[in-house]
Amino acid sequence: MAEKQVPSTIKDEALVTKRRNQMIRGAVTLFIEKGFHKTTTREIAKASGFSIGTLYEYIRKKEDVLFLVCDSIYKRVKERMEASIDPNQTSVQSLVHAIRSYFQLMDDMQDEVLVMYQEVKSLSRDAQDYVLQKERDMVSMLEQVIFNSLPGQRSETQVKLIANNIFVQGQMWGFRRWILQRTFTIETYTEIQIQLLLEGLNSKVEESS
Amino acid sequence: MAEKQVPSTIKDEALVTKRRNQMIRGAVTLFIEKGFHKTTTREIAKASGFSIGTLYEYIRKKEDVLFLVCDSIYKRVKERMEASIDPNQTSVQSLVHAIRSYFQLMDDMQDEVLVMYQEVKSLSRDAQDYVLQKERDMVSMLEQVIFNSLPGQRSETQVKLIANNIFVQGQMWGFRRWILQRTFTIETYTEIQIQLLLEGLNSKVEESS
Amino acid sequence: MAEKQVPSTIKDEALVTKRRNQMIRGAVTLFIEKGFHKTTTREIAKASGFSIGTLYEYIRKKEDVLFLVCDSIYKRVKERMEASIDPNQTSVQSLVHAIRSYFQLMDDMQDEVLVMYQEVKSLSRDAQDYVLQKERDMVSMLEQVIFNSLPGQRSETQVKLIANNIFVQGQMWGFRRWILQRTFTIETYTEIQIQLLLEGLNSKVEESS
Amino acid sequence: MAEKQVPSTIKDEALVTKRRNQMIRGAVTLFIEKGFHKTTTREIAKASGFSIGTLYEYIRKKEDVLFLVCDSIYKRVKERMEASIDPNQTSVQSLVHAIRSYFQLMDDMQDEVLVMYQEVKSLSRDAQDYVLQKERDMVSMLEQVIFNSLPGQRSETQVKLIANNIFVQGQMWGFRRWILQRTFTIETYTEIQIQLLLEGLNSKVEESS
DNA sequence: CATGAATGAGTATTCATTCAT
DNA sequence: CATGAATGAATACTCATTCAT
Repeated sequence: MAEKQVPSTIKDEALVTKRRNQMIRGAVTLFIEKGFHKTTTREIAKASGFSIGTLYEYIRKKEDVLFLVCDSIYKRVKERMEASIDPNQTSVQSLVHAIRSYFQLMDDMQDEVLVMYQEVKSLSRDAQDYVLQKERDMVSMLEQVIFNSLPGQRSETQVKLIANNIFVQGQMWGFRRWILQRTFTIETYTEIQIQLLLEGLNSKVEESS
Repeated sequence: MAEKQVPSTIKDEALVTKRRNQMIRGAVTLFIEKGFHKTTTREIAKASGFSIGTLYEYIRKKEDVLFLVCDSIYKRVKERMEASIDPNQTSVQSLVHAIRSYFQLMDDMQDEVLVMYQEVKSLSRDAQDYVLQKERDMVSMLEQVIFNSLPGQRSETQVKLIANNIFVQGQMWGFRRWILQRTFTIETYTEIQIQLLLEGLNSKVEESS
Repeated sequence: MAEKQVPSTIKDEALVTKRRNQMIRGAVTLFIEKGFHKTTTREIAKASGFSIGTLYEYIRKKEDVLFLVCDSIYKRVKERMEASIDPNQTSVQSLVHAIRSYFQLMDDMQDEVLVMYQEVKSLSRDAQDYVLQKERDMVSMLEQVIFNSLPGQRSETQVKLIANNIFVQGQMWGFRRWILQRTFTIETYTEIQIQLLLEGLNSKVEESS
Repeated sequence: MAEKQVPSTIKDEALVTKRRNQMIRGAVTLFIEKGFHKTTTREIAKASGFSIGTLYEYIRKKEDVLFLVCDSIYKRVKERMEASIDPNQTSVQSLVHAIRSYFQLMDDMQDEVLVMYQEVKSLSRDAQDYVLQKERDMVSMLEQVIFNSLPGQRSETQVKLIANNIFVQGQMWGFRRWILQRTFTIETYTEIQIQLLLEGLNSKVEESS
């Protein structure tokens, strides 16, 4: 899929995959440290373990590296979400389970998610659309779980908003780490968010204590 | 405050303020359009209505413009929040009122908030700290309102998290506009968020309908 | 005219002219030595007496330098041709005079003409059209002189061809110097060409001796 | 001959010749389209039908391709000139015949001649000397014909110049096509040139009509 | 013999910043 | 105070050439 969008002059497809993985690994670290714009292509090449010339055998433009990084992040997130979500479950417990897995995932991939968050705007319009579609897909997965877990109780728009809230709260753990991770661990963060989500503020004091 | 951090060679303080306002106005538009990195100092000068030489009489480095923009945004946000929040109120209604005002504010300042969100990382460590402190202050204001509205019912950490949730949900309206503003208006978005916040998912269907 | 085609960021027009003349002088020498492609922009800047940054204040692309050079050559050639040709004369002598002046000019500007000859194809289509038009204009001047000098005796196509022959013979003196300048001086070259032109091969031996 | 100047690592001489012919065919087209400098070695390899690695088995440097192309062009021109010229003829008619054949040849090989014209300067000094010598040889052939056709009537320098004129007029048909081929066909061009050559401008009107 | 992946020197171009006027 | 010409470090990208397989 991504290979369709970022052509390479190298014919050996296995090699392309291998080299691009090297690139992505190297680039993420750099993008986290200094951001996309302040990272030079030479640095990316070096961090990837090959020369600048070789780098350009596997991409056309610097932006392609960013695209590859974003694409790879979404791929990994999606895989893990699909592995941890059972769309046939209908209990509230399955929603809670999904949230726990997703928050844990966001904790594991904090850096990557942060990078993506801050740099998508550097992608071309087309690439942005492609990436945002992936995000929509993932929000849809959450919507599905919510819908299954609360059969008939919520309107479509409510479900949409809840899915968005959960999605952003997961990301927020990473991109607002400077404020949240002073007060919470990923576990306390997760449990309190779940509690607030389920009970709301109007629930009695007894329930929430 | 900001003037302390960004020195100017010009003595006339009123003039400094005037010129900097011109700069901020011009720069925000450009940053929204093309981002900080892709905006040149010459473009900023032109959009501000003076020459590149004059621009550098009022700042030291390009980054200063970004700082000035961020600072000005926070100043405006803070002013409006302070105007709309009465810290002595203790009813849930006052929390609801605060949320409504804040979300409306976020709707009005979508572009500015988006810019700030995506570009803070381009500031120096010091400037970032300064700006993030402002953000902490604003979250604190929300915490205060929540605390006053729900006396004794919520733990400190819960209050902190709720404040963060509300704060981010406000920003989310702007930076996830591509997905949210298809489904919601700022009014429906506001009301459903408030409802979800207060009642939670476990509330009976009757209550939520 | 050329200024319309090659915009500069510098406002002071007199300065633009001055700097561009420096550029042209420096560039011609380099182009003669190594050709357009093998000359770097840094070399051009250095030969012009200013920095690479300054160079780019007066042009947009490297190709612009070539255009400026070509344009300046034609301007100078045209000026000298106009000064030495009297379009009201109707004798063969005036044609002979025009040829002599033109060949002398081609001798003086050998290097420049050679450069232009070899590098026009490096210009963009538009620039090429512009330059070739100038060349057409100059051939037309020759046509006019021929037409006036031989009233009623030659068809339009013949005149056209004669003008082209003379024009190319002038240039040939420069771009085939490696073969011609072993055998001829510009004076002998000129006189023999004129003789051949006027008398043709079929003239009797007595006439040509 | 050319093989002496461009060594190959391949032993099989027949194969070397075959591959180089493939190369020349591919390269000429590319050089015509985009010029030598803007044509990459990869493109040449592709157009030749083999890989970049293979290309470099048959040449040492990119310049060698250009040399091979030039050499092949001259070889073909020379062959055709020798086939159409009979050095034993002594009439003016044989000169006219030679000119007609040569102009026709230049019409057939317009593109190749144009390429050579514009790119010889990209060859090394040595290669240029080699190529220019070929050109001298061809001019000599013309000199010979002229000399035989006009026994005793013209001085050596005159003959030299006439040969040069004819030679350049042939090439001019190709490299000034943009101006000439609007007005002339190769046939009218040829006949008028011959007429002008033989009769000169001073011939009476009656003669030229 | 043929292949194509790897290399890195080389180059055009941009842009923040300075400073003389 | 204001201007804008000058600067040159920095950077993305290309492409001839090599060499292991």
